[in-house]
Amino acid sequence: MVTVSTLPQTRSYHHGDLRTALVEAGLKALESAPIEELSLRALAREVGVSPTAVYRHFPDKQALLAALAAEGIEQLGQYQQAAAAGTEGNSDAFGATGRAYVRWALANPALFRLVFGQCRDVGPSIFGDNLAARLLQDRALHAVGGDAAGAQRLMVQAWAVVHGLAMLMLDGQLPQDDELIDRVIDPRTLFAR
Amino acid sequence: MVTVSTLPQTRSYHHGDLRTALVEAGLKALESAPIEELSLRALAREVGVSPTAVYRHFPDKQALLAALAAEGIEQLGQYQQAAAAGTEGNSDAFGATGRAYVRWALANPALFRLVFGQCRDVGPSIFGDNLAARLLQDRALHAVGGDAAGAQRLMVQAWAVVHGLAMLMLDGQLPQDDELIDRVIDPRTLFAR
DNA sequence: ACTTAATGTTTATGGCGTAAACATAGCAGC
DNA sequence: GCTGCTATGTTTACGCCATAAACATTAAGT
Repeated sequence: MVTVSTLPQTRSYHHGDLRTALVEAGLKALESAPIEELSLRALAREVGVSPTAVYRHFPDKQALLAALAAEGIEQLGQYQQAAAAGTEGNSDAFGATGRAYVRWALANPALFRLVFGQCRDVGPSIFGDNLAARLLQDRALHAVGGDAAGAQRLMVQAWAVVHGLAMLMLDGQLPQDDELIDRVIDPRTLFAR
Repeated sequence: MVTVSTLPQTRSYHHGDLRTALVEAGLKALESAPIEELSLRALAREVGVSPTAVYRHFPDKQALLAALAAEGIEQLGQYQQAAAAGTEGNSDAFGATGRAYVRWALANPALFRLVFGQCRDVGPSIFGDNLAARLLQDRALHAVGGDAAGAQRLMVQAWAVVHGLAMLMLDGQLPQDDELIDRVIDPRTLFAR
């Protein structure tokens, strides 16, 4: 049977920009499904391409996930910056940045897991080089008075609290209660001076 | 060919106690491999039984994982209790319990993920009914003066810090440095009174 | 026009969880 | 002591997955 499709059949042999199409499809898929349910085949199906075409643009599944994670960390940083924009005073901004961390995690669970999950390939000592990392470092440095060791400790403590709260809520160990976030991430009760 | 094995061939048709054998094999497997690499087929192979025999004792893979998780939470509680045994004063005990949480996580990464990971089926409001949960609640209640809301907040804050630190270290976002644990989980700098 | 490199497709391999039909063995009651 | 029930394993089969290898198609450069 010769395919005499009445449909436009706009998809010729080559896709055009398969790589970006795959990344976009991946991000969309992660909005409604956990990482482990993301399959290359499904993505290829979604984009309208054969199951193994992915390998022309990514050496393996991990590489595609890494591309998605890069998008994720970027989005998180911008979300945090926007959240801290309307505050005044370092302490307020610090808190707002932290609460934004948790809220973004709850809003983008799969992507959040992908960004901070175990499948890291690189991994500079403390976070990476991105907006979210710089925000954390700046806030911590301003909070203490030039004390490098103190800033380092505060930074890790702050990161641990927000990350832990996000994970516990995502994993169903704590209710995803918006007010609980405010109560827990409160610079006045969290860190001793 | 009739099987005239010279080997003892002690394994007759029925295994004897396949359920416990599977759980033990599962715990052992989790010592050296992440959860996602734990397969029913491999476990069955390890125990010397057919791939689908598992289903006589567990309705599905999730059920086996749940059994493993139950073992895990028990071990964690005991480890924490032992760690706090040699301390005096509630604040010291609180810190020791928290540091034990992180150290146990680093020592049993896969099991830790299994216990607190997303695949929870039940899930009482705050933790479950187990030793680890009771330890946390008792310490928090003693730390504040009968203030229920304050105790609740402290409890969640403390859990979030230790859980976050553990996850960040497990996921390679922070170095698995023993001294870093001590520095971060320090009741003197962590919580304001 | 011919070549070459980039990009997709087909086909195949070996892994997985799990459902359904079947085999074996121990135990209960006659 | 035989019979049949029930618990426990096995076989077979299905549909999914990642990925490797060989092949097809197309665009770009000479």
